Amino acid sequence: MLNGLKPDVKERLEAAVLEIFSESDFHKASIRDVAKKAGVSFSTIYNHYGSKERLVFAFVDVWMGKLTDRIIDHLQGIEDLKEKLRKVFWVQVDYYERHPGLGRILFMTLPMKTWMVDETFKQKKMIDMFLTVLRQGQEEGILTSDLRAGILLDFIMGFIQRSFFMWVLRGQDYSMSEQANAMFEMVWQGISKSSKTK
Amino acid sequence: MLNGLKPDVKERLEAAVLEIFSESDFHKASIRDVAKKAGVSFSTIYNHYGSKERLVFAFVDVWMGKLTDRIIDHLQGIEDLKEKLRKVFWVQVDYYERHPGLGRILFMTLPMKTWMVDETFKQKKMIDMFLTVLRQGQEEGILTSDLRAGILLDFIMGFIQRSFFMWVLRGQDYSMSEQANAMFEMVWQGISKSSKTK
Amino acid sequence: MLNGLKPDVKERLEAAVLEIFSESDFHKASIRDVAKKAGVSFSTIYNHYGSKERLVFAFVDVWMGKLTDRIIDHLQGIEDLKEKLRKVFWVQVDYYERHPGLGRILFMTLPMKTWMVDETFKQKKMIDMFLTVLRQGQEEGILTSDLRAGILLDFIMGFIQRSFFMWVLRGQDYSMSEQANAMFEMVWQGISKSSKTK
Amino acid sequence: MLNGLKPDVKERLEAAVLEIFSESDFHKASIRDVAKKAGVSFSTIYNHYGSKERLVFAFVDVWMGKLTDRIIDHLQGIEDLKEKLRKVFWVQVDYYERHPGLGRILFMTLPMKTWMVDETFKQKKMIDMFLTVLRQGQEEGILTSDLRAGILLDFIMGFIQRSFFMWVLRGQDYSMSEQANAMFEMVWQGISKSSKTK
DNA sequence: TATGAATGAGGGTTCATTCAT
DNA sequence: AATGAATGAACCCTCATTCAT
Repeated sequence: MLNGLKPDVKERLEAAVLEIFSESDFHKASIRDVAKKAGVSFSTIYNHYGSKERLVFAFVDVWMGKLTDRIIDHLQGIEDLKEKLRKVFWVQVDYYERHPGLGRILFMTLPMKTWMVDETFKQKKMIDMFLTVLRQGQEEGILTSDLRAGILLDFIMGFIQRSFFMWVLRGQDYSMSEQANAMFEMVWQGISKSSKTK
Repeated sequence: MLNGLKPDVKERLEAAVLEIFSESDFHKASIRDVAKKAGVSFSTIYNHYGSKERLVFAFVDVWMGKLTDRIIDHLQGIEDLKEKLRKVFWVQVDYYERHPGLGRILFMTLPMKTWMVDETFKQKKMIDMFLTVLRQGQEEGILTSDLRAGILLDFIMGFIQRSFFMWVLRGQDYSMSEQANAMFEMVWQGISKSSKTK
Repeated sequence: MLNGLKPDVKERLEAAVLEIFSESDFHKASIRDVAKKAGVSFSTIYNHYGSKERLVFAFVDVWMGKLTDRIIDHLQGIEDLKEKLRKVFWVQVDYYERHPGLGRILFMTLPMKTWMVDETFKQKKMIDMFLTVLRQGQEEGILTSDLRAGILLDFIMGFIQRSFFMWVLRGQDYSMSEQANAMFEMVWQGISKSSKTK
Repeated sequence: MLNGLKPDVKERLEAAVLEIFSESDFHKASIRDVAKKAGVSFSTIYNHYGSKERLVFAFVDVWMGKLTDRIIDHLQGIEDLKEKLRKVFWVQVDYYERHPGLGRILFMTLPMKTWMVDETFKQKKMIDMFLTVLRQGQEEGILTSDLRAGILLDFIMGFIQRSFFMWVLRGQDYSMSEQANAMFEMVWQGISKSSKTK
């Protein structure tokens, strides 16, 4: 029962969810519209996901998983901490720029109060990876230790999130990934210790 | 139409909106509950605000206006750019920490797609003030000019927003404003030119 | 809220309920169809009646009330017990014959298990009236006392109910009320003491 | 298709149908529950019976067939018309009292509109038997000829049906079969000619 | 202008029934 | 033939929103 959906159905569902929930506020999007667009019956969706929230959360989880995988893939062979972080920064910016629907859902429409308590919210794999790298940097004396790693992560993720949001707001009339390097330099200056030669 | 409400009614409405919309996802918060809590008929709310969104937006606008005023107030007598920005940073962090309901609504429940196109969204006064300061810093060679002022603003605001969100998520078990200085140093390192001694 | 429906709306609703629930099994009739036929919104019905069951029960109650009133009206001026009972018997047969929809609902489609526990089921007024007359007859030695009054009532009502049901089944191709006197004689023989001269 | 079911499955199904459909209104009884209770897949039920209605009708038919057989069995060796009818009356009352589930289904939950048009409804064998006896009584001048035999049957069956229903309603706190003789005397007075010494 | 009844839409849920395996 | 996933239709219920008073 739980997720034995046929691959093609799941694909159509994924596309429908992406389109519908990225284009309107969560409470204005209807499961029934998703069903219609995906060519699946409403009941089938209901049987598999149980609610509007969990339908969206489930796909968000999948998408975030792909982003995580992509980050891991891209980190291969990079040793330098700064380069690692730069890469991570860039992969994210690039990913959201190329999948604006995901970004929209993630940063603009998802009902946070509910998602927060959902299992899929934690994104443990990705977050742990981040924190490991950041803590390592702190231990090695490369990154500032004035604040705990979580705050450094807030610093990075907040910039990405806000940048995406404003990029959409400004009409997506420039390339985020092209600016990614300059943006990352700001981040790096903020978190690296060596630069504190003010 | 706009604002024929008696002051006491408006006050009760404000409290009700703050409480109800900060405690549950937008689509789960009911205008009937707001009406009940405020002791007004829901039709009265409609006559004055037109829709659930507009009701919340209107109060958010008021609250943001107060924050703006507070910032302006606190900037008085400060000349140094860094100190100005530090102050602005601190005032915001402090404000959201002391008014978590506003932060929750702003960063967690507001239906963005609809707010974005609403007049109240722009927060022109506050944003212009920010941009003016940032551009001035860029012109004076104090702040990095690699990116336009808007991006610098994203950098600052993203950090604040994400910090607030994570603070709530972590159970509000620490003081943001106490960390504000350390956090601001990161921001400052990121945006100031002098620090670019990489 | 409870039953402030405008008279004309209520009338249309009454007609729709009568038509729809007399023409199909209860579980195949839909509130929405009633709403459509009555030109009322589904929500309005729901707000006033709460469920399909209670919608039907409420109207059945009204109709039974009218039948009760009619019986009372017709009993005026009759003193003789047999004539009283004959009248009651005839009024019922006549009423159901002229309002076959009510009979159909009452004897063929109403979900008994649920109606039984509903307040409207008891028809206290009508039943009490019956029992009073029957008991009086027993006390006066006119009616058989071998069984309690309730059973006598079963005897009478069962005949009416079954007669109606079969009349419908046989295509309503004869007049029940014309047979009512002959039918009542059977009933009277069955319940009267004097006749026990076999 | 019809009846390829293994005997033990059929038995379990019979018990499940009896239990579930006698305990709740037809539209609230779920075929899935029946399947679960019988340990069969609901699809199997569908393959064999085609619909919820047909499932119940089929078993009702079986049960009524048993009742018919029982009546026939008990009539053996009885010649007197009154005794015949008394026997028939008693067997039915006794049967329903000992199989209240059947009575409940028959008189309280079956969706009549649909059953009426089903082949199993007619109960030709039983009804014909009845009518033959009654007509014979009329021809012999023992029973009243004021009404056709069908109406006499309504008289008898209506009393049984109503008695059962009220017996259930009254909490089954007395024995119907013990009253059967007194009840039958009423019926007999009603239909016999000799008693018309009014 | 303030109110509450009426409406329409959608969500959650259950189910009979159909389909594909 | 037996199974269970998919479907469509209803039901119950809640709301935002509109209407009539």
